[in-house]
Amino acid sequence: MKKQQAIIGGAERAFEAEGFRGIGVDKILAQSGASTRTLYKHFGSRDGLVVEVLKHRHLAFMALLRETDPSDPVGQLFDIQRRWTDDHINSGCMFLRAHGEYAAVNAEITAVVHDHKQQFETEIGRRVEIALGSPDADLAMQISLLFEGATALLSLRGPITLETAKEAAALLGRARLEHRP
Amino acid sequence: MKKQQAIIGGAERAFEAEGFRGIGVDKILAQSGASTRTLYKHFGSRDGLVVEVLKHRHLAFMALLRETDPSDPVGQLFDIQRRWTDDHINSGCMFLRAHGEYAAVNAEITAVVHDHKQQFETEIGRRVEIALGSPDADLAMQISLLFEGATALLSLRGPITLETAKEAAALLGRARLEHRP
DNA sequence: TGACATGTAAAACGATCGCTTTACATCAAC
DNA sequence: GTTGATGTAAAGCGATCGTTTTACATGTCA
Repeated sequence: MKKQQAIIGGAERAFEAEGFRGIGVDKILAQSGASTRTLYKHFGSRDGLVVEVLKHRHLAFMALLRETDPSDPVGQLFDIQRRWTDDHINSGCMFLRAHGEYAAVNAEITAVVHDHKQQFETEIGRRVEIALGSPDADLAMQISLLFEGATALLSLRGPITLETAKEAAALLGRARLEHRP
Repeated sequence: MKKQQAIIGGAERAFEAEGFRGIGVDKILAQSGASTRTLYKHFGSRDGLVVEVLKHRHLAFMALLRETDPSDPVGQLFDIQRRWTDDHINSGCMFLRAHGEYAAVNAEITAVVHDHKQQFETEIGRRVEIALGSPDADLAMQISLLFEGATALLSLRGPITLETAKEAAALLGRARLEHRP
C-alpha cells in the first residue's frame, strides 16, 4: 500500500519532468526505488500506472478545491493553482498533456481526462454562482479559459500568468454584474 | 525538395493524431510514402524532423496573421484560429505539447517553442495597440491567456471555446477603454 | 554522355522498450 | 509458527525503437 503510493508519487514527478512517453519504466521506478515486479503487480501495465497517476492527481486537486472562500470564490481558484504550482515542476496541465499523447491509443486515459475537466468546470460554475447570486454558464467558461491559458503558459512565463488571469476574471465578473444587476 | 515538404506535412498530421512520442519513424513516413533513407538525408534525426515540423508550423501560422483586419484586429485572432482548426486535427497547441515532451532532453525544440510564443505574443500586442490606440501589455497578456485556454480546450469542448474567448476579449477591451478613455 | 542529386526498397544494427520470470527476503496476523 | 501479502534483485523475453547500410532506379543539367 505504501509502495503503491510511492510509485505513483515518483511517476508523477517523472512525468512532469520528462513527459509521459519520453521516459521508460526503469527511470520511473528509480524515483521511488521500487522494482518492476511491484509495478506490474499493482498496476498491471505502464498505461495502468498512467491512469492511476491521473486519478491520484485529480483527487489531490479536487481536495484543494473543497474549501471555498466565500468572499472571493472565483479569485481563490487562481490562488490555489499558484500554491499548487510552487510544489510541482510545471509543464502545463498534466491531463491535457496526457490527452495529447494517449488519446489515439488509450480510451481509459481519455475518459479520465474528460471526467477531470468536467468536474473542474462544474466547480467553476458553482463558484461563479456563489459570486453572482445566480448561475452564468458563459462567465464560467470564460473563467475556465483564463485558467487553462494561465496554466498552459505557466512554464514559459511564470506565475504572472495566474495573477493576470485572476485580474481578468474579476473584470469579467464585474462586467456581468453591471449588465445584469 | 518536394519530398522534404511531404515528409514534414505527413509528420505534422501524424504528430497531431498520435502525439509526438507515441509514434515511430516508420508510421510517420507512411503518411508521405517516403523511405527512412530520405528522412535521415534531409533531417539528420527524428528530433531534427520535429524541429522542422515546428518551424514549418510557425511560419504557416504567422503567414495567416500577416493581414490585419483594421476594424477588429483582436477578434480576428480567434476567427483565424477557428479557420485553422477546421483544417487540422486539434489536440491543443502543438508547440506546448512538444515542449512538454521534449523540454528535458532537447534544447533546440524548447528554443523553437519559446520563439514561437514570443512572436505570437508580440503580434497580439501589436493588435491591441491598433485597437486601443496605445500599447497595453496587461490586456495583451489577458488576450493571450484566453487564446491559449481556448486552444487547449478545443479538442474537449469544440469551437465554442474560441467564440467564448473572442467575446471575453471584446469585453476586456471595452473595460480598458472605459477606465482609460 | 556523364555526373550528381534525389529518390526507393529492404535488411540489419545495437539499444531500449514494456513486460515476465525465477528465486529469495520480510513481516504482520491468525 | 505457518501462511499470505508485499517487497527486492536480476536475468531475460520478444518487440520495437531510431538509425545505418547496401544496392539500385530515377531525372536533371553541364
